[in-house]
Amino acid sequence: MSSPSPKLALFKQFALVAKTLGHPQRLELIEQLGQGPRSVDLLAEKLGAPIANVSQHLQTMRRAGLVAAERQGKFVVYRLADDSVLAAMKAIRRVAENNLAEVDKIVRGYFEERDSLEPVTREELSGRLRDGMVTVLDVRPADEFALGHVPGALNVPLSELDARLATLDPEKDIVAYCRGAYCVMSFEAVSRLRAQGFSARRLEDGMPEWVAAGNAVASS
Amino acid sequence: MSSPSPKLALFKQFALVAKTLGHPQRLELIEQLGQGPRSVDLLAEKLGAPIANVSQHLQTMRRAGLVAAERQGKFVVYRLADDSVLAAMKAIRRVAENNLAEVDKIVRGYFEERDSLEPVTREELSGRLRDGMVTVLDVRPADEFALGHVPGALNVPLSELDARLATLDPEKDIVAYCRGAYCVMSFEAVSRLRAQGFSARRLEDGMPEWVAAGNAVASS
DNA sequence: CAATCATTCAATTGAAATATTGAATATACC
DNA sequence: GGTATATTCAATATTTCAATTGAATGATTG
Repeated sequence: MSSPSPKLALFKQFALVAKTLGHPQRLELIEQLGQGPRSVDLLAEKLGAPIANVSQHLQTMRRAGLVAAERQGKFVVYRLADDSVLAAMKAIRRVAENNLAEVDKIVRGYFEERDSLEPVTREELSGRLRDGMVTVLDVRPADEFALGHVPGALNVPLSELDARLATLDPEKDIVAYCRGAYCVMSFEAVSRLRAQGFSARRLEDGMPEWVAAGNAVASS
Repeated sequence: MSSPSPKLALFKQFALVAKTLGHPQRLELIEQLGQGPRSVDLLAEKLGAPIANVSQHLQTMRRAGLVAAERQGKFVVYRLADDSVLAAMKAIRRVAENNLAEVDKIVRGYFEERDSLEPVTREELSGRLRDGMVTVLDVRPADEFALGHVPGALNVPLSELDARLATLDPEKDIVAYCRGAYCVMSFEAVSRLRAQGFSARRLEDGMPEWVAAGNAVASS
């Protein structure tokens, strides 16, 4: 009757999920979708990859239960299937952080001083937001900012940072964030701000986790 | 200078971890190692796979930071790198449970009545253990039982269940457990016990989670 | 120091995943 | 209805992964 052990059948399904997560570009797609639903088009542009390629990755991910798709007019909008997907990506990241020397090397290699990596917790930020003694920088591109951001945050894309340094209050602490835990832009922003004498730190994780933790989101 | 974006480099590492988890046999190895360190030999026997094959999987897993190896005499003993590995496997399982219809189908198809799947929580079990009004069955093979089990548990491998039915107190509730959440043996045991009129339920998860939650372990 | 046992290595084969390209489909807009 | 746009499909070439087999290595035992 070709009935293999149910355990094997289940493990094959779990393996399908894991295998599908096992591709850098697909992880990048998850990072993007962690911020909200996006069209194939936009995702391809963000990744700098051919549309057909991205489309196929998205379909692979749909078959593995990672994302869902919905047609909206002439666009097909993809979104993460549910919160468990981000949780799984986070769990995998932790394994890599804990056990792969290579990860440590990359992180240390890119950012000279280790302490600039110590992030501000979400709790700390919501507290200090109320005091008003902190400047929050959203260093993502303007289009992503427009689709949702931390209330009160200034949108200063990395490319404009230098030009807008003068408008920042040097008396206030700065907290920068972008897409997720390893979105490089916030590291880069903090590094540059510190070089200019500002007291700057990163927010732990990024936008999707801020939302997931039940914090307010503004959009414009 | 061939210095790709650090984000890409990191994502490649994360993808390596996920990809390595993406193989049913390797997930099975993790399930086994979740119970404690094991030799290549023993693992191969448990999986019913060729030793060379298992050895290669283990080496792949070591390169991905999932397991660590240590030589003990003429054996090489592998163990999980740390708790994050089990956490990652659990997170992946959750994605599959939430979003893959196939998983639901398998679980439902194998066990006719859905309620037999409602597990006893670890907290509930530790409470009832103190009252002494519950019989705990460890349905794993004797060798795995010997390496660590819930205190007070009876070792009744599935193959011996029928023969030992008469020795079980029909007045007590029975809680069965085995290796992990989808170790089929505890489902099967509960199903058979219920057919015989016993009040039987499964323990949520299995041995590794019991240990991870800080509960006592007995060995013999 | 030879014999034995556990593990790993190396080479081969077959299977699967990926990127790429151009064509096909579906929807909206005029 | 025709055209533009967004997405998917199909076919192919390339690369990577997995299982198998037998030989090689490393450690223990007598």
